[in-house]
Amino acid sequence: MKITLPDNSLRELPAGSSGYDLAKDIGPGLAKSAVAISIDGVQKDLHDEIPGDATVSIITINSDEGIEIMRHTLTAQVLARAIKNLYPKSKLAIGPTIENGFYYDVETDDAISVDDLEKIEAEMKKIIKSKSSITKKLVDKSDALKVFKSKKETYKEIIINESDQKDNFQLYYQDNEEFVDLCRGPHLPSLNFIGSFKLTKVSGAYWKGDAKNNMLTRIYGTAWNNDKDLNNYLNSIEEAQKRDHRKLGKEMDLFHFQDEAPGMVFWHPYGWNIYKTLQNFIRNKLDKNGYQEINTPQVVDRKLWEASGHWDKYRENMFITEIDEEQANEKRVNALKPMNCPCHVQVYNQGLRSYKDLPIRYAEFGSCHRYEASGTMHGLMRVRGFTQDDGHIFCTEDQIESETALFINLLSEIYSDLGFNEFDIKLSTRPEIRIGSDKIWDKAESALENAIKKLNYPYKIDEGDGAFYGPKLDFVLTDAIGREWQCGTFQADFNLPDRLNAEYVGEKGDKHHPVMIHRAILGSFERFIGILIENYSGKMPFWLAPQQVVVASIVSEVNDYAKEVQKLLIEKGIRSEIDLRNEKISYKVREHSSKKVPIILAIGKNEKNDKTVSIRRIGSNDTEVVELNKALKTIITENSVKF
RNA sequence: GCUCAUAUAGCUCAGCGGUAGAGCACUUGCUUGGUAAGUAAGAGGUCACCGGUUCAAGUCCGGUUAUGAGCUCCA
Repeated sequence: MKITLPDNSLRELPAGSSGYDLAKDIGPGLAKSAVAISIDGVQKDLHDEIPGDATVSIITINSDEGIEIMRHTLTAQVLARAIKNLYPKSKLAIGPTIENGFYYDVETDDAISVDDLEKIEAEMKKIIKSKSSITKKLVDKSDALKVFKSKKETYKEIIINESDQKDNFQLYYQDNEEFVDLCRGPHLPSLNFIGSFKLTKVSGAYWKGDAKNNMLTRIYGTAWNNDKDLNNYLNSIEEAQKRDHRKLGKEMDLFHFQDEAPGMVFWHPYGWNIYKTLQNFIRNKLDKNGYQEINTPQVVDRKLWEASGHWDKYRENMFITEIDEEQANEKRVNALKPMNCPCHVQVYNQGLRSYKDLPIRYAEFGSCHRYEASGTMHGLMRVRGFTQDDGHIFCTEDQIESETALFINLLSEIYSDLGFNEFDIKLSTRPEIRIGSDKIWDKAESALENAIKKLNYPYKIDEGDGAFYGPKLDFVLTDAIGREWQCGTFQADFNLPDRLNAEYVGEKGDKHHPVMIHRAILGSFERFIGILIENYSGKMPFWLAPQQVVVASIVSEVNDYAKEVQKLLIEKGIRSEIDLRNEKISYKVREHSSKKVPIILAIGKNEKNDKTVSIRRIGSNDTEVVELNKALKTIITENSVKF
């Protein structure tokens, strides 16, 4: 038979040859590192027979695919077997690979905790050392069921029963059928190929990811070809933990949470400085881009939420308030607003709107509350009380495209000012259950798509992922360590203007419902500040820093001059503090550096005599002595650069 | 909401049935110093909350609340 290799060269092999035979034929080195093959793009076991003429590539242990197969074998063959050895009554569910590692879900009577991981790892190493061979059997459905029924592996039975496959169920055996697993494969030909690994955590996970099902125990691990790669990975996790905004928030005295208000931020002065600066920055951008800022109530009667549809669809996430009847003779049920949109429609609805008024762009730093499930909260990233940089554009169908373009340009400018130069766009199109005619969906989807195309941005289409009320764009930015955060959103809505009777008078004097576009750039201030803190490891750019300058005296004799310098800074709107404590300058430098203050101005006798300051910037060990007025000028310029 | 874990001084943590500990921070004294920790002393705690076991409970057990890691969710 004729085998085509990835470089398009041809090789002739006798019929019935396996992937291993092919690898051997190409070279002994390749045969040694080969772990699987890919036949016409489909991964197969190394010792599988190649059925006939085909394009075949050899997967080696050092390739990305090879590592993934190694992780797969490690979880499905080694971790699973170790669990069965240590906890014979446990039942295996599934064990897939994930980014950088793998997990296995098991049902078990004995609680497995992180303390048990060491024990399980030791058992895994024992299994690997035993150098078990892995052999594969193909069986039909009834035989496969028999095997797992006898072993009381109920989850495997479910998987087999739910499969529409008739036969060719792949059973992988180790050591004379002592251990068997059902698997799509491929697996390593031998456990010798397994490199360095570590079990990392234990948690619960629902069977099939459905909260209605059993909670299984999930054991996570990471695996690499060698110790070096493993350690690099573990170190990178540690580095990411160092920039955790919750830790930095405490160290930098930015905010706190407490039991009485879970998921609600207590902003401290320094944290609020970041918040205020960011908000002013956004406000300034909105003012320059045709938005009108408004402000609407936070506590609103349920009638409005019934009209908007939130009472039906979103109620479990809403904080409901009732007035105490004992104290007031009025009984009303109110809700804290979870979104600003219904209130914005109320503002729009005051007065008669003409097509000549459109587009109308309302912006609100809208304080919203959502009752998030307790287990979902996470520092600033997921909270119950937050403020959006929200906005709603009321426009005609024909204006959607131009509004999209204006929005994307504004978003891109803001992200880049904040230090994020890379973002992805995702276009989500009509879902199965939706409102609005196909005609308007066609129009809105193509308006969004055309706008992106004309601006030459790459984008992905997520078919069917739009909201029931209209198509949307999501904007995902990439941070300094490569993590992605979905922040911006732009959603067309054909539903709400209709439900809440928003109208405008058209050219012919007839009434129409405007299209309403929900849009945000940061998402929520809380979450975005969390992202900024982690992106910058707390070392915010000068204009955003909570404390921008600390003036530190070296000897008490210069305190007056230090005070004078600080006063000049404050007069110019620089967030600056003064440190006149009876401490050595190195002590002061250490403390303010660890608080990530961007600029420390050290003042000693020389500076006082020469009317200069000694500038020390965070991240640098150099100092620069500069004439006071020149230093002030530099600092003021740096502060205003984004406004 | 679910699973598992955690909750001790302002912070980071030790203590795991028998009189509450350390380092840092804080206060005071000495020290006036040149760019990431001078020095000595002092003060600081219903050991998250409620209940149980015990002669005796931060310590063991149950519940509550919050937090963490995941899962699920995010019209």
